[in-house]
Amino acid sequence: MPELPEVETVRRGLDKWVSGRRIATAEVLHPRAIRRHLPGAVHFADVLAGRRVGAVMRRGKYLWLPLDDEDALIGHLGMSGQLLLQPAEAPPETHLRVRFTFDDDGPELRFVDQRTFGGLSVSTGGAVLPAELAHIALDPVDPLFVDDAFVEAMRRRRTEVKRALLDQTLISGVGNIYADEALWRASLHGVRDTSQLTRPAIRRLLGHVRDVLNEAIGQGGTSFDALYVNVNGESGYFDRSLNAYGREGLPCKRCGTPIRREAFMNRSSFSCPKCQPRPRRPL
DNA sequence: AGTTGCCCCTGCGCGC
DNA sequence: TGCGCGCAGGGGCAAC
Repeated sequence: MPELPEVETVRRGLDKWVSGRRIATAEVLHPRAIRRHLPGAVHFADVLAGRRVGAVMRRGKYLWLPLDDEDALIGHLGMSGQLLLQPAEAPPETHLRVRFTFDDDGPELRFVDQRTFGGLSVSTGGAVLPAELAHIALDPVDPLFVDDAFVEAMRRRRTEVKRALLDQTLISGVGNIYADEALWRASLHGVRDTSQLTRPAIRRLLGHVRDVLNEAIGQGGTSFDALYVNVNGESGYFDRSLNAYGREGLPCKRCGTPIRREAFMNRSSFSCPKCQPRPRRPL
């Protein structure tokens, strides 16, 4: 999916183009797009009409638009979700799921999602953080993220380091691309046992995670295709800076060895066989 | 209690 | 040309 840098790019666009506006109507075109919202899609639309949007927030890969009172419109893009600002007269996208109009008659906000793994919901609790996101850990770009606490939590884990990086209850915002990129920078293989890593090694890895996320934010995220775009439909440029992800067979930019691809959790992991050797005794 | 699989979807590119 | 398969940037939840 969009990982933290892509979601942050979307957040910035929403903050610029949606924050401060008052929702006129919300139209749900696909019920699956409304997630974890027990009162249902009709209620979702009713409760949003007339609400003013505050400063747009993000934690990890989740976004939320604070509303009046302590309510918030929560969004997750899943694997293929997009939030797009579109003129009202723009033809509906093939996978248009939800459409918001505003009382200023300006551009609409559209939630477009091919695979419908993403979704929106209205939270009715939590001034600082919607209650539904309480289980999501702070992300490493958050000023409140505590590095020491992360290091100790990692060492308590009995799992592989890549699985840990992808665990959103431990550290949020990292997905398959940026996990592979951070591991490449740290010269660690993803199946290394977290409890076997030294504190300095975890600290170095965390530094690389934070660096790669910040660099990607600076490039507007990673886009291989039109699926990953900002609210104006534009792609980011970080794909040019990738060192491991998607580079199977291409030379490692550090040592020249062809990058390998390995199966991992029904997906793929990319790494350098020389810089990131598999541990002798995997977990 | 912590960790691991399964499953939710659609579309694309590839090999036969 | 056409079809089946594998693959895709995620996460909730059941089951161990």
